[in-house]
Amino acid sequence: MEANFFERVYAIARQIPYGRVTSYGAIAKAIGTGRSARMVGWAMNASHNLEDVPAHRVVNRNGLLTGKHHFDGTNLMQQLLENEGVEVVDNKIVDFKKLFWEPEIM
DNA sequence: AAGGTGACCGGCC
DNA sequence: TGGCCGGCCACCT
Repeated sequence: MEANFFERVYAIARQIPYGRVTSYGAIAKAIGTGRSARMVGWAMNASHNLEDVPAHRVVNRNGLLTGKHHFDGTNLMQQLLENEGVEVVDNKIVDFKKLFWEPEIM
């Protein structure tokens, strides 16, 4: 396994099913960093260059689109989620608890 | 080489 | 009920 911390985050993010979402903390836990969810967000920032990583499916534990500001427009992230069938209201995912998908630990 | 930052999380006041 | 604070680890300047 490559050691790159980013690669691990990308691997998890790419495993997120269509129409599903997960939280930074869950990914952090999956890769082993656990309490360092901040690193996940940081990694996602770099993932912006990659198209294989659906960063729009990753939100904070609140189900809030905190990272939407990092996308091109202002509502691009929300548009992408809605395009997948995820209902979003005021930058917040509806039924986040239901759509939440827990990544598998490798 | 050291310091600062960050798309977070959890606890405490 | 909501807001503030510290912790955590890797990347950047």
